[in-house]
Amino acid sequence: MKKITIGEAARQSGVKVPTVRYYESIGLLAAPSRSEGNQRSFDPADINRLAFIRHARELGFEIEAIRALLTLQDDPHQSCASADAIAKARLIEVEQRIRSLMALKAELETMVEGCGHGRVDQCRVIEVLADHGQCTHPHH
Amino acid sequence: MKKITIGEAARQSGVKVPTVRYYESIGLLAAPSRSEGNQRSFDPADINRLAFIRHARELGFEIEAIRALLTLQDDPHQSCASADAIAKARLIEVEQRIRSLMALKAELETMVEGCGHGRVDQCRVIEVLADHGQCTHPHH
DNA sequence: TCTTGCACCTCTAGCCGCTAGAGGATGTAG
DNA sequence: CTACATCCTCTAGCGGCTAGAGGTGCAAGA
Repeated sequence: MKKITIGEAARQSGVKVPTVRYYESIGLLAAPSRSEGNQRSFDPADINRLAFIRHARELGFEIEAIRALLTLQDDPHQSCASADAIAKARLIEVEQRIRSLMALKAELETMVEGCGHGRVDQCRVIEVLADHGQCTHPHH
Repeated sequence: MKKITIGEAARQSGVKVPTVRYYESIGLLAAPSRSEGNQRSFDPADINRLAFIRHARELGFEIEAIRALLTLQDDPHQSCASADAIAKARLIEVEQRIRSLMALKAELETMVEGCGHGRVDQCRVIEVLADHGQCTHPHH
């Protein structure tokens, strides 16, 4: 049986070494076995789990949501309704965030376009920030 | 001269009371004068400054960017090139964030649509998370 | 075999931008 | 005068890591 060091696990999963230890410390990853010299020794399943966590983090899932998803993955005979619900909730969050950012984008564009590159007392950027009423899209 | 309490300042600016104190503590807002009983007493300029900060925070500017913008506002004869640069940088950030979130959205939609509401071992949500290679848009 | 040098270990503290709570003082209305 | 909201300071905590100190393990070259 090949032993996988934490560095190797990090490389293969794309999760940084201190982050792997962090995930272990919060119980997202089971504590691996240790070598004689007290060094962590991971097995391939741990790498998969780390990759799963990393992917979910990239998709913006919170640690607690990932914990729930991992619990589901660990017991494949359960209904996947919860996984579906978690993903749907995340989708709604993302959609709201996009809408909000689009409004911000419009606002920032107006600010930047209106800037005559003169002095601060005529600067639209500063002006709009100082007075929310000047916003074209006040929904942020 | 009317004295504005911290609670009133919070109400008028839309910044929470502890956050007002926090902004003072990090030097974003000058320490206001105090009443005989050591209570903060703000003036209308402070309310404006707080509203400016709040608006900038809503637009996602970082505290240090806001500090820079406030410095510019305090000296209206300066060129507004820096304000412009800060806003442009923020605009680029927002655009990138939107692009990234759109990719996430597509991914999450595929996951949710593919879910047959059966058991976890057939769940597309879990499956895709476990294997990044199944992503339709691997750019996240 | 020895030494070099990287990778590993634990532990604590820090990042951002607040937020919460303890424990007490002040101010105001009835 | 009492009740009660609001204020004060201070410390600690949130999420999700990241950085650094100070020490140990291990493999490869001389």
